[in-house]
Amino acid sequence: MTKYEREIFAIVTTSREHLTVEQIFQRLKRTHPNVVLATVYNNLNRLLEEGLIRKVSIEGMPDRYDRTEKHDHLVCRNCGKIADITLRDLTESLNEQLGDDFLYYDLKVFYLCPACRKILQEQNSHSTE
Amino acid sequence: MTKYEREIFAIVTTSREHLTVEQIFQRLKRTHPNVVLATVYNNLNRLLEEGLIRKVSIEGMPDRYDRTEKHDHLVCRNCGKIADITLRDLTESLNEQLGDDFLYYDLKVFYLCPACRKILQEQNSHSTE
DNA sequence: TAATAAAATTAGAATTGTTCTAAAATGGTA
DNA sequence: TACCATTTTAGAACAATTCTAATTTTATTA
Repeated sequence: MTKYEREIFAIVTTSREHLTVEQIFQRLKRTHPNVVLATVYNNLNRLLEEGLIRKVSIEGMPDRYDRTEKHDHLVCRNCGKIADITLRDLTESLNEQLGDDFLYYDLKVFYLCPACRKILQEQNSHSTE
Repeated sequence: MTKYEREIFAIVTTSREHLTVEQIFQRLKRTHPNVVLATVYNNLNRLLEEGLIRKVSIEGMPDRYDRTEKHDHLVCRNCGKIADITLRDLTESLNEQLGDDFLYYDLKVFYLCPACRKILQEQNSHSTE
């Protein structure tokens, strides 16, 4: 593992925020001001290949990176913010239903996060005044 | 609904292939050779806003478009091809677990499609010759 | 330790997917 | 028909990501 690979791995896995490439880049620059964006991409891709991190895609937003420990995601329909949740495991149920062996699954539950719910409610009440 | 909106809606909903923008564009050109890519984007976005179609994002691939009837997706880890499946509904279970009201969920099950499995097996046997 | 090979990083161009802008075309509606 | 709103067009602009080639760093070995 190279210096940057290790640092980027640490940034991704210690943050609970599901960072974008740009955010990871900004954090890395705090300690390594001369690092370049391509290096972040290179190392993220390397880490992905090695299976040490995972990518989370939410439609319409840049990809985010996440630790690999099994968990599901609660995604705000409005702002795209992601929160971790651990829901009942579906492996057994899927094995039962699919028979065939699958590799893994990705479950995203969409909702309105408290902040967005509030904003939308306010907008609503204004528009009906 | 405009002419193009209707046609694009038909293309998306009658295809079982989870088409990309480019594929939709190519099909539309068969009957309307002068149509322009921006029109496809415009109409897809309109249809999305109206809730008449949905978008399916697979990391690392261009967005795909799909009908809205409830179903899940089986995604090939290798080539990204998507197949529809209808698995046991999770709404009740999620309500139970999350208490709070969620909007909807997205369940993708990753696997190797038969074609890719074959290719990968062959590659494997060659490399160990 | 010097020489060499391999891998990682850099800089910036290139590509891809998508949105934006302003002008032109089209479609009702009064 | 005249008007206004909507849609389409053309192409520029943009954002995210990959690619390429040169340079630097790291590891290996003589």
